[in-house]
Amino acid sequence: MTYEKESRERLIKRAKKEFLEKGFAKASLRSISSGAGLTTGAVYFFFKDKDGLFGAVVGPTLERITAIITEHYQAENDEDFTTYSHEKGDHDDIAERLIPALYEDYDAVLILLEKAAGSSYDGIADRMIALTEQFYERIAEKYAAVCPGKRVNRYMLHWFCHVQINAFTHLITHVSDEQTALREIRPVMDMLIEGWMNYILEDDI
Amino acid sequence: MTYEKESRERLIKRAKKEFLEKGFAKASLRSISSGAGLTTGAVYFFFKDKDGLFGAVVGPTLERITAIITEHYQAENDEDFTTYSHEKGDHDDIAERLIPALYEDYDAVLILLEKAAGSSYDGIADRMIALTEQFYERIAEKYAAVCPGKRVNRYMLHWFCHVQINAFTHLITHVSDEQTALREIRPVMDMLIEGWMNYILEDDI
Amino acid sequence: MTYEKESRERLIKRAKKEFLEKGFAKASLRSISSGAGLTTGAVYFFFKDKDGLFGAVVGPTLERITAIITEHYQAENDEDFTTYSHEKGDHDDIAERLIPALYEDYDAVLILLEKAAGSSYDGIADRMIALTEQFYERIAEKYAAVCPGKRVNRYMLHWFCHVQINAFTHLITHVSDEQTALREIRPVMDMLIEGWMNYILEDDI
Amino acid sequence: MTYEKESRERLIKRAKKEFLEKGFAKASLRSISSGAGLTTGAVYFFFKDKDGLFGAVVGPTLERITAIITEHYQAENDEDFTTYSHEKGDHDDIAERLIPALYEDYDAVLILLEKAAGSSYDGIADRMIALTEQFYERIAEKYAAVCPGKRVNRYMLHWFCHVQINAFTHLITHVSDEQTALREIRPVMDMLIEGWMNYILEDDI
DNA sequence: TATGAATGAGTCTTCATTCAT
DNA sequence: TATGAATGAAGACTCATTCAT
Repeated sequence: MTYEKESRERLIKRAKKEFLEKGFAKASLRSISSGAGLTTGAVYFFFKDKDGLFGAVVGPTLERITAIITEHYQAENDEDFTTYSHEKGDHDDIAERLIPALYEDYDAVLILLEKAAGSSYDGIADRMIALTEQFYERIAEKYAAVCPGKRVNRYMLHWFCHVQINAFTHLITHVSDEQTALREIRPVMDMLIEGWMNYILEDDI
Repeated sequence: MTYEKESRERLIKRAKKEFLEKGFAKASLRSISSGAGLTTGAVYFFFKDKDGLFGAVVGPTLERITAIITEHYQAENDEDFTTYSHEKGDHDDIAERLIPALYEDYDAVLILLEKAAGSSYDGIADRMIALTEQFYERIAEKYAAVCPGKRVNRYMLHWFCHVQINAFTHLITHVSDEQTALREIRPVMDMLIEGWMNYILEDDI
Repeated sequence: MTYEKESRERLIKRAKKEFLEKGFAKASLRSISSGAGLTTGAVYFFFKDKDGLFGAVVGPTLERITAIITEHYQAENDEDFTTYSHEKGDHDDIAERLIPALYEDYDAVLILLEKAAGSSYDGIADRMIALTEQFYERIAEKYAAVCPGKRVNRYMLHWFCHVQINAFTHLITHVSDEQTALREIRPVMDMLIEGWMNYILEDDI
Repeated sequence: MTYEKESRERLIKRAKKEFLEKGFAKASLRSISSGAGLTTGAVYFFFKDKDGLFGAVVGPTLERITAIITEHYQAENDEDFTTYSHEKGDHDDIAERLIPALYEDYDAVLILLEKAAGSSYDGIADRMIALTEQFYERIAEKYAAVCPGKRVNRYMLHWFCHVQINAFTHLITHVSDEQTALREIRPVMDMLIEGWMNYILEDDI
C-alpha cells in the first residue's frame, strides 16, 4: 500500500495544480481534496487551513529563495565599495545561484509570483523588491559619495530594484527550461549593471 | 432624462471605487449598487453583467491608450529606419503623449493594470506587451539588416517590451502626480533606448 | 397574493420557533429558512446575519421591557426616601406594568432569557440584574444612613437583585397565562419587600 | 500500570478546563485531547463519547451532592412536624453540609450548573429543584394540616424550591472561597426560612 | 427606469466520530 | 494502550444572477 500515507503529498500535489490554474482565491478546497481522492475535512487534518495548504505548497521554495537573496546582498554589503566592480559578467554569480533555486520547483515559484493573491504570501515580489531596495540604497549612497556633483535618484533606484526582480519573474514566466534561462539572463544582467552605473545618479543642482 | 444617465454614471463611479479597493474578483455588486443608491438589479439593467460593468469603468480609458500606442508604433514603423534616431530625448514624444493619457483617468488605469484579475481584462499589460512586440519586431529586423554579423535576440526583444510597458505601469503605480511623472520617466526612457541600441542584437554565429 | 412579502415575517416566525426549541447556537439557518419555504440566502437578504435574525425576533420585546424597567427605577430614584414606602402591595405597580410587557410576546421573552447563549443578547438577565443593582445600591445606602449601627450587606444586595429578576423569569417560565401571572407574583413581591427591609442591612461591628 | 490511569486522568483534567472555559457544546475534543498530550481517538478509548467524558468530569460530584440533598430531605421528612423548628439558625446544618460538598470540586459544580448546555446533564438545577420540591410538598401539606383555614400555595412552593437551589448556585457563582460562602449563606437561609413560614400557605377560601 | 425578492451553487471551516493498526 | 488518518454532515455565509412587477 505505498499509496497510503501519501495523502498529504497527494493533497499538496493537487493543490499545486489547482493554485497554478486558478490562483489562491479561486482555488477550491473541495476540488483539491476530491482531486486527491479525499474529503475537505482531510485538508484540515493535515493543514491549518487553506492558507496553510498554500504554505505547504510554496513555503519551502520561498525560504530557499529568500535565503539566497538575503545572503547575497549581505555579502555585497560587507564588501568594500572601492573594490566593488560593475563590469559585465561580474554579477553572474547571483543569477547562477538564483536560477537553479527558481527552477527547482518551477510551479511553486510561478504560484508564489502570480497566483498568491488573497493568501498570506500575497505581494511577495513587492517584498522582494523592498528587500533589494534596502541593500541597494546603501550601495548607491556610497557610490554617490565618490561622485562629486551627483546624488541618488530615488525614483530610478526604486525602479531599478523593480526591474531587477522583474527580470527574474519574467524569466521564469517565459522560459521553462533552466539551461535556456541561464543563457538568456546574461545580457539582461549586463544591461542592468551598465544602466545602474549610468543612471542611478543624477546631477546635484 | 438627464436623470437616466445619472444612475448609470453613479454606478460606474462607485464601481471604480470598489474595483480599486478590492479588485474585480472581490468587489461586490451589492456593495457597488447600494453605494450608488441603487439595487443589484440596476446593474443588470445598465450592463450585461459584472464584467460589463468593469468594461464600462475601464474600457474607454483602455481604448484611448491603445489608440495612442498603436498610432505611435504605426508611425515609427512607417518611418525610414536610416533616418531613425536613437539619441536620448528623441523619444520623449511617446512618453509625452502617453503619460497625459494615463493620468487622465488615473484610477481606471490602475484598475486596468492591477485590479483586473478575474475579469475579461485580466492580463491587459501582457496584451499591451504583445502589441508592442509586434511593432518592435519589425524595427529590430530592419536594424539587424543594417548590422552585419548580428541578429535579433528574441528573448531580449520580448523582455524589452515587457520592461517598457512596466516602466509605465511602475510609474503610474508609484507617482500620482502627472508633472512629476513626466520628469521621472525621462531617465528611464533614456536608459531603455540606450539599452535597446546595444542589447537587442546578438552575435550571429 | 397576500402570501407574498410576508417572507420576512415567515422567517421571523420560524426563527422564533427554532430558537425556542434549540437555542440560538444550535438553531440552524438552513432549517429556519427551509421551514419558511425559502433558502438560506433569503435570510441574508432580510437580515445581516444569524444574530441579526435573532435581533429581529427578540429586539423589540427587549426594548419594551428595558424601557419599563429603566423608567421605573428612574422614578424610584427620584423619589424622596423618607416618603418611600416598603409596605406590602406598594410595589405592585412595577409588576403590573412589567408582566403585560413580558406576556405580550411570551416566546420572545423566553428566548431572550433562556435561549440566547451564543448571540449578542447572551446574558441579558445578568445585565438586567446589574441595572437593578445600580439603583438598589443608592437606595440601600440611604436606608443604612437612617439606621444607626447598620451597614449594607453587599452580598445580600446583589443576591436580592438576582432573586428579584429571577422572580420574573421564573414566573414567565412557569406560568403561561398573564392573569394567573399577575395573581401569583403578588406574594412573591410581598415576600421580597419584607425580606429587603429586614435583611439588606447587617450589623456594623 | 499507573500510567494507564494517568492518561484517563489527564483527559478529565483537561476536559474540565475546556468545559469550564467554553461550555459543553463549544468544547472541542481535539483541543481537549491534544491538551492532554493525546489524540481524539483516546477519548473514545476511555469514554463512550463526548457526553461520557463530560460525565466523568462532573458525575462523581453530582452524585455526592445529590446524596447529601436526598439524605437531608429524607431525614427532614421522617421528622415529626410538631417538633419541627423553623427558627433562624436551625437549618444551618444543610448549608454546612452542602457547601463543603459544593466547594470540594468547585469547577465541576460550576460546569454542572452553567456549562452543561447540550449535554445530558443539561438543566441539572431544574432537576435539583424537582427533587427538592418532592420533599417540600409533603412537609408543606403537613404544615397546612395544622393551620386551619390555610392551604398550600403551589406556585409559592415551587418558587421557593427554585430560590433555595438558586441561592446555592448564586453563591458558588459569586463566591469562590468556602469560608466566605459559609458566612454569606446564613442571612440568605434565615430569610428563606422566615419566608417559608409566612408565605407558603395562603387563605383557603 | 429600476426594485425587491429570492435562488442556488458555492465558499471555508468545524467537529464528533470511526477504525485499522 | 493508544494513534493517525479520514469521513461526512453540518455549520454560517457570500454572491452573481434572475425576473416579475
